[in-house]
Amino acid sequence: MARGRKARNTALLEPNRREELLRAAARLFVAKGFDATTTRDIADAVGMRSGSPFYHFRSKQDLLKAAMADGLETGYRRLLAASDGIDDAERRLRVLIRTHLSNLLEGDCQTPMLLYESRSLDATARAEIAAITDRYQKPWQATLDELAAAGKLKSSAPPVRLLLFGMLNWSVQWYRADGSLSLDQLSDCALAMLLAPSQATQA
Amino acid sequence: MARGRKARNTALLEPNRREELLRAAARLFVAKGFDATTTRDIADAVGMRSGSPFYHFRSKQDLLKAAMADGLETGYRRLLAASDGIDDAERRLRVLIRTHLSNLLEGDCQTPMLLYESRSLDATARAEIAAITDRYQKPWQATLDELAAAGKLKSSAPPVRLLLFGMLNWSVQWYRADGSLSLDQLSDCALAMLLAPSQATQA
DNA sequence: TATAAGCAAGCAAGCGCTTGGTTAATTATT
DNA sequence: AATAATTAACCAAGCGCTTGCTTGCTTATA
Repeated sequence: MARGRKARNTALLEPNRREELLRAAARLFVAKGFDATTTRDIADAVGMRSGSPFYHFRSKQDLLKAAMADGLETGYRRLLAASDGIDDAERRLRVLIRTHLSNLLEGDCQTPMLLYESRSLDATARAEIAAITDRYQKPWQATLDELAAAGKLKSSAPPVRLLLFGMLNWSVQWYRADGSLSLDQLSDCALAMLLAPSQATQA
Repeated sequence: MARGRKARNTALLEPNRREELLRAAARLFVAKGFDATTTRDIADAVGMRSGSPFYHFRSKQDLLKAAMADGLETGYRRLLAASDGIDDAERRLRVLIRTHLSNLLEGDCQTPMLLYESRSLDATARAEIAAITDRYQKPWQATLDELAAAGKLKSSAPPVRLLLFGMLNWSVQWYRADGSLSLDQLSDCALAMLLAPSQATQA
């Protein structure tokens, strides 16, 4: 007896089912965690049967890796596009922060938080992802170095960058878009914590 | 045929198997995540058979809740013990930071990071844990308020505290005890990011 | 006719948890 | 003091379910 299916699948007219899978998987992995998300959840989210995602991806772990790489890639491009051509290091840092917060908290996949699921990857996949995140951090370190050279920052040693990322990334744990704090305000607040000395120093 | 067991279990002479279970569970939950940790893993870690932990705890989730509550409790006591009686707010903040980092990175359970597994709790358990973490944050907010009142901090609005916690908590992701950075140095670095203005202001 | 995309069905392994019994220590009773 | 009853702490076995993934087939497009 036919299970009541709707109309007919538009199938190939909706061409990029693979990317739909990626986005749905990313969303679910962030929301419930990798282990708590079943491949059936993912299939359901895009209207497939439980085994079908394995036509597009070799394994569940492969799906995680692809979702990470994909999300980080677009986040990286947004970061470059937003910060490119800004000469003033202080203004550029603000844009980096604002764009990173947007990567984290806007859109519907919170890609950077997928990194928290890295432990579910095997060693080689983890190394691939690590390479991408390293690249993501390069513009940050360069800007911090510039600010330190200009005396607007006491130090640009690695821990400073790592603490900065911590500040921003942790916001996923508490920030709510429907609260009273805007992302612009949060960006300013974070920037002030880093650069507050500049005002006093230059006075 | 008897599986080769060793000697005889000292049983009741080793009295606190429940706490052994708690500590082992906490360690495993932090290392592999709640979902990726099986109750068999936990039983193995303390030399029990797979069903025996359920004599001490009603469910796996119950184990998580107890491990969280237990770990946060001792962390909170350490925090109070270390900071109590320090009148100077700046010095007290440094002690809070240093002790929190120790809670996070020293010892073998990294309790505060268990909070990341809160999503595996049901609503009522999560509320219980939230109450404990709220209490944990009280001394911080009070100290930040003091510093703001003394002009050593631009603002002590809630986001400042949350960003500070982000800075510190995220260190679990990258700090390695065998690296070149000591926890004292890290504490100073974090404190400097918060209070750097004070030096310039007072100059 | 060939291929891309998916479904229907299900397998083997692993999961949280239960059940019924066993043993050593403790307490109560004679 | 000796014996019986009770309890705390586990083990051995396994149940029912879910999991990631596979296989063989169907359908729509090229």
